Amino acid sequence: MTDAFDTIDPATLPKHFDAPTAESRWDETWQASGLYHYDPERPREQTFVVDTPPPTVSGSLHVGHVFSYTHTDVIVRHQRMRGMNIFYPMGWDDNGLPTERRVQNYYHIRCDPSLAYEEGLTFEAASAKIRKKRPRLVSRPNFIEACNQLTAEDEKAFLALWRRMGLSVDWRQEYATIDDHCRATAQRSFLDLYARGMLYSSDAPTMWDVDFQTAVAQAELDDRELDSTFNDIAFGVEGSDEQFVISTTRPELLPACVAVAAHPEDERYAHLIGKHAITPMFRVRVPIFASDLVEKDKGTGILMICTFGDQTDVQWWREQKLVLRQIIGLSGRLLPVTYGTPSWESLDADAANRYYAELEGLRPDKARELVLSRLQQPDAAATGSEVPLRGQKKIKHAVKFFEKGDRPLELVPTRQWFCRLLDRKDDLLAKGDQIKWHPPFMGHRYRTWTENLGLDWCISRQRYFGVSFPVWYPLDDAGKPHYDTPILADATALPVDPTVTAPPGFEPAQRGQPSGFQAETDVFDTWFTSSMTPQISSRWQIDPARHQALFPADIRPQSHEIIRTWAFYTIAKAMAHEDVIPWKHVLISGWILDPDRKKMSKSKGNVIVPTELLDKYTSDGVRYWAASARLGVDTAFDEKMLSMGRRLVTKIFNASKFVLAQGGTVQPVSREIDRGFAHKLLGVVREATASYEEFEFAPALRATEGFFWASFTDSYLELVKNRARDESDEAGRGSAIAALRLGLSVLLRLFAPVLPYITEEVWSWVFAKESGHASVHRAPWPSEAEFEAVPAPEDAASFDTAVEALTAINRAKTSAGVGVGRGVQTLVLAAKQAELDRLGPVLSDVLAAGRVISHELAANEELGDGVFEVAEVEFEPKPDKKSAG
RNA sequence: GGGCGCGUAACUCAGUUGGUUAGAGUGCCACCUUCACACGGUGGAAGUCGCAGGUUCGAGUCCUGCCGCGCCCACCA
Repeated sequence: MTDAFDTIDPATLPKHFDAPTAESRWDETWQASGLYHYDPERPREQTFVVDTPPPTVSGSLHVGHVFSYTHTDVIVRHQRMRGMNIFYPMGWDDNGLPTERRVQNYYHIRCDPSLAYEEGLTFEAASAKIRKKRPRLVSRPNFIEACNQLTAEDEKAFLALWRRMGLSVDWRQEYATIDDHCRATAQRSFLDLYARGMLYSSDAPTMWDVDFQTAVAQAELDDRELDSTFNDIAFGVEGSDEQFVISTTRPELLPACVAVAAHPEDERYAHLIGKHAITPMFRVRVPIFASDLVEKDKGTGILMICTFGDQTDVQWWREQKLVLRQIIGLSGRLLPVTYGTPSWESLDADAANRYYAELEGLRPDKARELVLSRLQQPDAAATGSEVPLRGQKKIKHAVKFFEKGDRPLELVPTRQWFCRLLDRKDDLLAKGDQIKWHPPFMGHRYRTWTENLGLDWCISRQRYFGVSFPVWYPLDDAGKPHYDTPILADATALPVDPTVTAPPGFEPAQRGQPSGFQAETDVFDTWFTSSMTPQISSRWQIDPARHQALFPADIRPQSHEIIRTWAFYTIAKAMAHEDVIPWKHVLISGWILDPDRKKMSKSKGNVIVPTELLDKYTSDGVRYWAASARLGVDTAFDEKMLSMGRRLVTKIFNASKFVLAQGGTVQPVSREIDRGFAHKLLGVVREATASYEEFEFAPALRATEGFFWASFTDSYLELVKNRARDESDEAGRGSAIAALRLGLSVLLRLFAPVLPYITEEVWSWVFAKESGHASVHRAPWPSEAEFEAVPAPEDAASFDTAVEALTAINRAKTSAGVGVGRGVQTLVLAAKQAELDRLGPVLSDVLAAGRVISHELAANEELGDGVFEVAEVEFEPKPDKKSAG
């Protein structure tokens, strides 16, 4: 054994780690070498498949992105080092409302589908001046071009951020949810679900956002607590002088009242059941019926049913086969109606029309004020002459909003497409149980959501920038569409835009003609496409071998606010198409909270720009912060954690420089303290590995980092520093350097998933050549086998004993106010005899590290276990600076 | 209204199946230019583990009930 260690010359290295340069250099190297490429030749069981969240590119870059995407990358890098063949794609979610809204604002335009396409129209960011004018109206194709233009720019910004953060994505697997492949996949999904009988269209009351002019699904609802008023309003009873009082928060729906209901066991109203009520103002005769759904102690215990105030109204309307009196239109304003016509019977149609004429065209809030003021007039009474408005009470109640909307949703009958889910709840729950949720309690959210599902999935949206339905409707000879017999696109001709292409068997000229066809102009709910991300990557129905190899995926990382949407719909789709789960594990990242524990978001103005953090703390430093948070735990943003990350990077750089600069002949690890150190490190490897196997990177990082600082740099390095330079003891020197290098190599690999840049930098100095693995990121994850050549220490506690003894010496120096570097002329070290015995094999390293020239050991049985105390000490005189220089 | 999570040092957080004097980092105090690192180092002070009961030889950890914060869900009359 006369080989010499391969060393570096520290003088050739910079004084400090130059992170920005290293980041761009390594990123280029990794991309050029294909380090992250998926290998389709390797078998499924050696492949680790990620179903990456496609970020909404029209949103701003956000620390939350950096946080959660780092989590995925850390897990992926660990799996890669385990030898797994990684499939790690990246998609961009660019279709949907957020994009439309951003495009509208950015270019200050609006889509008007009635306009014709304008060739060569270009778009520029709107200036403040232009914004003051009315937005420019453009055709649907032009609007889509604007969307494509802006999302392409947004994607560049995301791509640059991901690259800089070191996400180990295989960029050959990139997709965008509006690209041809994704649109075709979504349309293929539609055709498959249709064939399976899971889709239907119906004209029924649907939740409608009056600002966005589109239907929305249950998953996109937000309850918002609003101030409101219970208005007590007197109704008449047909054929008697009796009146009863209902309480309502929506008096403006009085003209749409179609019935009155009370609880069957409510004796106050029992005598009214089966009779008819007379509404105030409009004097409409409506049935009174009993329903268990009425709460006796809410309001006055008797209520009016309107078309439509809420979902329960819809239910009653269906069950009781009530008449439809729709007064809210698609625009959200009150529609023109005429009393005295069918469905609009009134005991006094002239009065009713007079009242309604004032309301027509108003928004609900204005109509409410007006109705309330009229209800204070005696002549508005249903019967008799007492003022109908009997009282008002301020309350707070929850109102349903579209999550992105600003005004309450209305229930408006429209024709929409739905996907059946309600009849498959049990299946959905069973699938959820087959998936392993990290942390496990997040599975409850899925379960709760699924159990409470009340509506089938409304998949159609009346928007523009989205994936078209591959559907046309035949027109009869009167030119009337037949929605029950849709014409479906040919599955081999996707993607298709039915507004451009003619359906199979028709000529383009037949569009809109009697006996011809008309296109479905709706687009899919954006989740209809996003719920196919695993199948988009696996090329479902196009490439069976690839689908077999990549589906189901191994992990789905995502955040918890989209459990009811992205996770839920993806599970629903995989179940519906192939009766399988889409992935084995769901990994839920927490949120980044600001110091006040509120979620950071753009609207609150507390967002921190990620690129600034990367500039200030380096990529590794930012990743360190992200990886410090456990899965599912919301974390307050704290710049201190980023400082710690940067500090760790610096320390790794410097410690590595020292270790790899030490040369000498290669020797086996033989000395007790070296063996003790290696043994302790093996424990860390076991701990970190066990954590990573559960995708728990944070405890792994914590264990690694704790060992690195406390045991490696602060203790072991100091303890063996002198021996590592002692040319008079080749065996001892070689043992120290071998252990130091083993330690560094192992620690670098344990850190590599979190700190890809600094670890690769250091790895490249010596280990790349020595190990035969050019990149640390393809080097094997540390294993027990690497420690087999190192004999176990004689005494497992000898390393800790050495540290205790050195600490005692340092304590003596500190309390005397001298530096740790000061030499010790004489020293009396006291401890229990058993501790002194244990110190024997490591004593020379302790004394060298403490710079002790002469010493004595004194047994003192009064001291505690493991406690060392300096009983007497005499320091060397302080070196004279002048003569030293 | 139902459910989930959290509450540990001034701050941000660890505390595995209940087991000696409860840990880390930051911050704070004192000291040290030390030959990998002052983007350092050494040492120190600092906690009724939200509150109240209970189980146990023993509870930060298990059980019950409260309080506070956050979130998820719930038919908005």
